[in-house]
Parts: sequence; C-alpha cells; structure tokens
Amino acid sequence: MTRHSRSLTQAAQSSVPRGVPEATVARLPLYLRALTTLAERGVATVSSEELAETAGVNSAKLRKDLSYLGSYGTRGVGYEVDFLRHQISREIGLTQDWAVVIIGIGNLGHALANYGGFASRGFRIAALIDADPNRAGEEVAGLKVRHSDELEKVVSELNIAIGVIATPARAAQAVCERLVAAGITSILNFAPAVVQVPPGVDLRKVDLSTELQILAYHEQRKNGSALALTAEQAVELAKAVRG
Amino acid sequence: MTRHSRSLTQAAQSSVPRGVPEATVARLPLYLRALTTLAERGVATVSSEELAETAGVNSAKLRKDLSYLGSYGTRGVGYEVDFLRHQISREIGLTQDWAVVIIGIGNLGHALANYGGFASRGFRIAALIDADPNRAGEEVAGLKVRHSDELEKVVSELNIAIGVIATPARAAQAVCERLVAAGITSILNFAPAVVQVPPGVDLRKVDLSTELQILAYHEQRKNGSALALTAEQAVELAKAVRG
DNA sequence: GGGTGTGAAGCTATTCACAGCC
DNA sequence: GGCTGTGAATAGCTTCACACCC
Repeated sequence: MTRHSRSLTQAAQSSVPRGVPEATVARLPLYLRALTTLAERGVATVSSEELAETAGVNSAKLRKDLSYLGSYGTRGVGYEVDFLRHQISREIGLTQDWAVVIIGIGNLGHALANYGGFASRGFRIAALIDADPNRAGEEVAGLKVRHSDELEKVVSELNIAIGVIATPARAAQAVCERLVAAGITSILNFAPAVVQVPPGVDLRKVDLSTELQILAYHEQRKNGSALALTAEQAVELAKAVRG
Repeated sequence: MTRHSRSLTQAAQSSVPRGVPEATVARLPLYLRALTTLAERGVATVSSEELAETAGVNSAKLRKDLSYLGSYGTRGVGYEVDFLRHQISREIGLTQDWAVVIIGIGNLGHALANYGGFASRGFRIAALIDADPNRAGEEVAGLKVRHSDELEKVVSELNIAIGVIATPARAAQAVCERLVAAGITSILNFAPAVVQVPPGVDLRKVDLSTELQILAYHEQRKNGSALALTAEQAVELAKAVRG
C-alpha cells in the first residue's frame, strides 16, 4: 500500500478532521442515553461532572470524548442538553432510519424482534428470516417470517443496512457470507461462533457465555484471594493490619 | 492508602504472579471455544498460528496472552489441545459450577433461560425470578418462576454466584441493589440502563441498542466517504488513482 | 528447521492539571 | 468563580522481531 492510498483510506473512514477514537465511539450511545434521561427529568443544562455521573464515567473522559466531536459546551456553564443530544445523534447517524434484518427466529431471535429498546429511534426491524420452512409465514412482532431462500431478495428490496445473526453457531458463517454477498457491511453476531468477514465489513459480536466466563474469572479470584496470598504478600498483610 | 495496603490489594486480586491483563481475560473464553472446536475435529496439537486463526486473532497476541498464564507450549511444536484447554478452563474457573439467577422473565429472560450455550459447561441456571405475581409459578426451561419477594431467599439457599438482570430499564438499579445486598458480587446487566455498583462488585453489561448504534456510526461514514473528502484528500485520491 | 516466549517499540486510551473563556 | 477544552503525562494494549529451546 502506498503512502498516498494509506492516508486516503484513513481519511475516508471519518468525516471529522482527526477521526473519533473507537473507544469514544463506543461511549457515545451511553452519553446519548444519559442525555435522554436528563431531558425527561426536565434538565436543560448540565455540567460535565453531572453528565458523567449520569452516564457512569468520569468527567475528564467525558470532556475529552466530547471534544472530538466539536466544542459544544460553554465554559463556566456546561452543556445544553437538547443541543448536545442532537449533535451526538447526528454524529452516530440516528437522524436517518436504519433497516435491520434478523436471521434466525428461535428464542433469541424472537426476543430481539420483540425487544422495544432494540427498535429505538433510528432502527427499524424490517424483516425476519428463518431456515425452517415451517416457521416461514408465521407472524412474529407484527412481521411475517420469511424463508432463508429469500434473504438476498429481502436485503435488496427492503434496503437493509444491518444484519443480525441469531442462528445456531454452525449456521453463522454461511449466513454471514450471504449477507456480505448481498451487500451488507454491518453485522451484529449473537451466535457463539467465530465468524470471519472480509475487510470493509464491520462485525460486532455479543456473546453471552463469554460475558459469564469473564465474571467467573473474577469471581473465582475474589473467593480465593485469602488463600492465594504468597508468603511475601502475607507479610505485607500483617504489616498493614498492625498499622 | 499506604504503600503496603495498596500493593496488598493488587496482589489479592489475582493468584497469578503479575496478574492477567483485563484484555487478555476477555479473550480467554474465545481461545477456549477455539480449542473445543479443534478438539472436536480430532486435532491433538496446534501451533499459535493455527489456534489464532481459529479464534480470529493474530498469533503474536495469542502467544502473549498465553504467556500470562504460564509456559504451556513446546518450542518447535506448538500446544497440546486438551492440555491447554484444561489450563484455560481452570484459569477461568470453569472447573467448578456457578449457579446463576435470571431476574425478569420477559422475552429476553425467556430466551436466556432456554439458551443452550448460556448453560454451557460451568454454568447452571438455578433460578428464575419475576416481579409479576401472575408469572410466578409458571414453568420456564424446566424451572418454576419465583416471585421477586423471594429473591434474597433464593440467592442464599441456592448459593447463587451470578445475577443476570433482564428486567425493564426502570427496575434495573433496584434489582441490582437487592442482588448486592444479598451478597452477589458478579452481575450481568441486559437492561438498557446505567447501573451503579459499589466497589468490589463486578458489573458487565450487554447492550443491544449500543451495539447497533456503533455499527450505524461506521455505516454512516462508509456511505458518505466520497462526499466527506476534504479538498486535500481529493488531491491525494487523484494521485493514488493516477498511480 | 520450526515455533514458543518475551523484551522492546509503537500505539491507543485514560487521567491529570491548568490555560482559556464565559 | 466556575467549568470547558486540551496539551502533557501516564497507563495499558498490541505488534514486532528475535533469542531460545525443542
């Protein structure tokens, strides 16, 4: 890759001068939710301290994050709730409507289709797809479930932007490839499987058993902490207790 | 905090000499899954290159991660699949059984209760709880749903280690506080709400709409990339195209 | 020869602390 | 006086590249 094409690629990935760090992007939805909460309470202006508290982060991080989007606050005063909310919405792209398809209408697919928060502003579940011919035609969350054969047709006709994989693990890779072939470049995977995508396609995963395992890792260490002390640490403990 | 008590605290949080980085902990479940896949295929020995490919990470990262656990490979050969799998299982704490309670048996709670991969080795859904008295008594996934009033009793009697919150957003904080008061220190939150926990309690969250919003952010930039070029970037593009 | 384990380098993210502006 | 916005400092994570061992 030449120097030119490299810097071009970087530039093309964001419309903001220096690009917003990925860690910041991941927190924008959190700020948006906090601002919505405050707006509902009738709060018109908020300091970084208060907003950070509501969002569950520290204020320095919040200010740094917001500074990547622009200079939307007023020194000595704070941020105007509605104004900031609008700016973040626009930055994320929630001012337009994103059509979502869910593939795999088992227990989880059902729950996702019916999940209200999932269909919050900006997203619209446009189609449900399942590989089981018996399930096709069934109505779920006000939509008729369609058969997998129709995937490509559904994606192009309904202008789907985001695919959600809620199939069993063994079907995930194949479904993903068909989504990509159909032109989808944003995929959310709930199947407990490693799924590979070509460059240019964004894949995020939500993995329930991974989350549990991370909790278990820490839980194990909490319970065993006293027993896990080395001799050296025990000496320190004794010192600390003595004062 | 004195120097002694500080270093003691750090030491007590892990049983491994230098502590395993959080980013590494988050990937261990991934490696475990990859090893299971390989074991099912009858693979006995694997190189870091192959294992990394199966897990969807690069090999340098994999080797570094594994090095925090110990020296489990053989130079010039690779890793023994079963042996490494056992080591990681033990590290995560899957050699013991963790009892899980799910609070909120709506669409999502139902799906979680029935989700097979969720109840994979090491975890056991031990109780289901809902605030709706009409739902109490109903049978879901082979368990009788119990009423919220019984939460504390259930937690202590069944020796629950992990709480899963699948309630509406408005109930999440109160449920969380009751779980903590009942002695639970590991919580997985599915409710789209900011939940605060005291120090010492691990809270992880799975947020469907956040994930969608992150995808939307990137999707927006892909579509608009050509239009979002600055004059300077356009010049570079022209150069790159010319060769 | 081949592949692990790991210091060192490079990169990204967080936190500090204060200049600058209202 | 108060609070934002941000360089500078720090911490944490990833990647490199090769010594070391089988």
